[in-house]
Amino acid sequence: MDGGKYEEDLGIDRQLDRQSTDKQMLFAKHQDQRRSLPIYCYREGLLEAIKEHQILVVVGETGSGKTTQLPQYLHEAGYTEHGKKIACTQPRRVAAMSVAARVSKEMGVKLGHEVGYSIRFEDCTSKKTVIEYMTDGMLLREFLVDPQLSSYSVVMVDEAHERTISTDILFGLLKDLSRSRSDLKLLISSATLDAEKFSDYFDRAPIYKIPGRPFPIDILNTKAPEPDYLDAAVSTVLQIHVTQQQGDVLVFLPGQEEIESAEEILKYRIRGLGSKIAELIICPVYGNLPTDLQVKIFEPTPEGARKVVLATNIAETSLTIDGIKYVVDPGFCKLKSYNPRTGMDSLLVHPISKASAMQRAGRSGRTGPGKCYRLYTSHNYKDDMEENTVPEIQRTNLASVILTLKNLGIHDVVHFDYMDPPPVEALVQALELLTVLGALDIKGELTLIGRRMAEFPLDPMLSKMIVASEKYRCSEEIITIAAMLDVGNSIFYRPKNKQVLADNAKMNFFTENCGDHIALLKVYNSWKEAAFSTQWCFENFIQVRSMKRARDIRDQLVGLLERVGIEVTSSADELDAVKKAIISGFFPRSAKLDKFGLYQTFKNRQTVHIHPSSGLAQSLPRCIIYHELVLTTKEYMRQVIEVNPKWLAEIAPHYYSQKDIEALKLKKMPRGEGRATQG
DNA sequence: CTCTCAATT
Repeated sequence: MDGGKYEEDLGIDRQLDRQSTDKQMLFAKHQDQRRSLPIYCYREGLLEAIKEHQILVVVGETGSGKTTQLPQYLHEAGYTEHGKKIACTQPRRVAAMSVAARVSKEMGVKLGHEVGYSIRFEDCTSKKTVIEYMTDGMLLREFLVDPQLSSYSVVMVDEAHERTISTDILFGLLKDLSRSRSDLKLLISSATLDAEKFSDYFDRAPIYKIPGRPFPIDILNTKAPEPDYLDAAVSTVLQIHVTQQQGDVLVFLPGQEEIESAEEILKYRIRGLGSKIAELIICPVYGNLPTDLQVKIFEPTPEGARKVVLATNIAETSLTIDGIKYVVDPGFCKLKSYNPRTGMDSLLVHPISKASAMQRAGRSGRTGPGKCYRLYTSHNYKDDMEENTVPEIQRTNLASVILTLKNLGIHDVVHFDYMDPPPVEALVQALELLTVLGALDIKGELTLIGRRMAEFPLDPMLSKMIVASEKYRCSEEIITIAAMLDVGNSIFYRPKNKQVLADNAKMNFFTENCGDHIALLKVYNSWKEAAFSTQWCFENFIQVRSMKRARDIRDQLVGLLERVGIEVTSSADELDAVKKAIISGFFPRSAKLDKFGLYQTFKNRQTVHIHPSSGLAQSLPRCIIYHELVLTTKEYMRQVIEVNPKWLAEIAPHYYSQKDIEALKLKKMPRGEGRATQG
């Protein structure tokens, strides 16, 4: 927690007279601004309520100033005396950073001194810090270091309505902690919808409302359901453009693909209208869009033109675009959900919730009165849509969370005080996995292996692979592979107009059917050899952003290896050792080729396929380990590597019987299949 | 022969 980075600045606070006068004027200006915020009228009332109650639910819409002001009020009221800090958690890194920057300006202090932030890879706090903004995941990690959170007098969980998995776990931990630490104040801050639920959960904690949306929003529904939401969205945009007064338009679409085709249709139909209409500037935004293209949406709209932003859910919470007056909401989004029975993830287009619809509409009224065009009927809204989006904890793989809870000493994870409990099958599946990995013993207690695994902020199978790399003396290679796998499948860049070139570049890393894991290792090492050059990435169709992230993760893993006492050792010429370490973590995810030339998962006997983007999609090895299973158009295994079946029985004898393996070896392969012999 | 909503430790 010691932000050494900022220590060096501590001595240079001395200022020239004129500068110091400027500083005072600036401070006065900030104080005036602070007083003009809606929340200012409630300052005394809020402080009074916090003094009287240990837990308070604070409700206020975006722009009320709760995130920036509440911690300052608490600081001014003395909650940071005796060396105690105020923590304020955010679901996103950028939010933690930008809010901390804002507050440090208002207080006239240097960022990282009295006001700081702490996010993964970046600790911008110091011994002076009294107000600390952080990601919710970061506070969860803090619990492992200090379960009493003894350095904090107040914890404010902001944006609680977003219900990230970290927020949900924090709820249970903080609720429990509040019972043993009567001096700890808890603020649960949320947009309106869930206040009662939060209050009920926290033993009927009082709700404090900070009222007022500054601008009214006109909500318009269609009279009948739209059969084609993409076509309807495009028509609505054109209708707004032709009939409505100036103001930019924001359209919510489920994904990149829909955004790209909406852009095409829109351009085509504008061409058809000729020069009769004003200019329409189309700006796509989604998470995977390169950063330099993402900033285009923030450029001011030229006089006489209109901007239309085609966005995914990224614009619902993460990005705020000024000048939006019209929102077009087709009512759909993509949602990931996990099936614990099959161990498969799927990403499907789903109707949004009422809460999400309200949030989308709200995006039109930030700088003036707004209008929201909903491409569904008011009847749909009232009767068909769910109140809230299913919280993340109910639709994800829980293995990692359960390992964290066990490491915090919470034995009975099934009866943990969840605000919304996850499905029992998901809990059972997570416990079973942790048990076969050797992280939990037969009584469900954390083992020595499990304790080491819990140090790594990764999926337990990746952590196990790292812990096992000690035995095979290849931790150097394994942490690279773990970092690359953790970044996900956004490493290879494949632009539409250069697909063949991109595919050829990719082939260079997949020589000799080495498998996807080894290919990722080669990519990283080549980049490293090229001195982490950006140019190298361009030449090889590799995404720079993803590689930098992999490097950050890898650097962190190096530090954690030292922490758990694993030496960094390399066996670059011994790829079998690397494969054995991979198997040690991923043996539950194996598949074998059957006599029809199809893959079956070893345990569940599900029919699955190698994803076409894999380097092994053509070679069809007999026995493979896969990183993940996704359901899209088919059941696909993503990131696969060939292994010798003998090794499965050797490394995981508790999981594979000798008989399983013998049967596989004797089985006749279909002609022309199973060419690659073994790993 | 497919394709990735958003976020995080």
